[in-house]
Amino acid sequence: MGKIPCCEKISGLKKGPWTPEEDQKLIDYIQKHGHGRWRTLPKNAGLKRCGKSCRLRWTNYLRPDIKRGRFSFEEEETIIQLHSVLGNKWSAIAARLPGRTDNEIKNYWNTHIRKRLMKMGIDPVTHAPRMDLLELSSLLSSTLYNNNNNNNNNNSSQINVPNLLGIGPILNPNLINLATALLSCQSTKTSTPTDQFLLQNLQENQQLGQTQINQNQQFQPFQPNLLQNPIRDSQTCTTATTTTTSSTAFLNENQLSQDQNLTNLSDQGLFSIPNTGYHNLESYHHHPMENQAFVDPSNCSNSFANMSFSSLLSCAPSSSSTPLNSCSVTYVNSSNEDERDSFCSNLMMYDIHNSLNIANELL
DNA sequence: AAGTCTATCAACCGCTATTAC
DNA sequence: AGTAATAGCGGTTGATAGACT
Repeated sequence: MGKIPCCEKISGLKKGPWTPEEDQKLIDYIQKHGHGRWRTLPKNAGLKRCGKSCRLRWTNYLRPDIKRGRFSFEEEETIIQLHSVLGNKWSAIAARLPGRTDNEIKNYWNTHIRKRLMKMGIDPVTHAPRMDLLELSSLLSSTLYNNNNNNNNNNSSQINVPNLLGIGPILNPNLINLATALLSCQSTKTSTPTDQFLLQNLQENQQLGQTQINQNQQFQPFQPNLLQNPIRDSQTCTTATTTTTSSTAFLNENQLSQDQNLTNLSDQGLFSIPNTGYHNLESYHHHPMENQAFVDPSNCSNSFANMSFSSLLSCAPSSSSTPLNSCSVTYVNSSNEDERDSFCSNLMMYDIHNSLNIANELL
């Protein structure tokens, strides 16, 4: 791989905004000769620019098939859908949006969509609700480990986990359910003494918490796409594999050859492009994991069982660009951005408040 | 009206992937 | 197979327009 001399190292080359004259020269040349080799184009076209700059100007601005102007709702939805699968593969996304350039999409993502998703409590990287549980995970692990040791040493009574953490009043009982179920599942297999201790305490907290839970606030499915190595892990856990939405969630770029698999997924109804909500509320509501006992230890085998409690908690969105999706946004057309914001915000209030109910309560 | 802040987006930079030899 | 040249990608920057004080 040879290194290109940087444009600025080549004397006499112009940088910065293009003038209309330069644009015209470039257009004229390409219309006459095609771009050929970008490297030699500027010289032939009489431009004091580097080839790279010419290519960028042409592909991002001067190309005749470029669509200018605001992104439509359909386009925006498509971008979000595609981003959930492809991640920051702007060129791949652009390839599916005729007339839009990767640069334009990237800019639009960073200035509009990303902000909107953040505002709605969705991690724009993972497309999942933002559960900043990493801190909690390490806090739980370290504190509980320490207290477990203390507990064993002095034979004291059970420790109330939330109170121990100083988050008793705000810890979502549903999270306790989740952890309890997970650890129950795990306890039959590979649980450590710490896990068993956790389970014991969590079960107590669960009982405690049950009385406080409104029946209408049952725990929504833990997002399977947040599980590590979801495809591998999902194969045997019957509670996590049966729906379109969860399957969609298991998409991972590492397992997908982009073009082919997008098509396949689309064919299988696992992924819809471009004009359908990329995750509809109906399927959300009928997720088989919606039942409170969504992890049945008797059914659950390797997938959950092999996870540790801390690994579960550390399923909070990472900074990696792994394009996973399951919690998602369904847009309806609206007349302006504010309305769109409003709609989405309301929608996600549902998603977060009722389904996970963690973001606002935990921290 | 002037100054400051913020959002937007064209363009650049550095890197990797692909192609040519 | 190895190397160089080229194309392309994604992250970042900086100029600028518009909003706000």
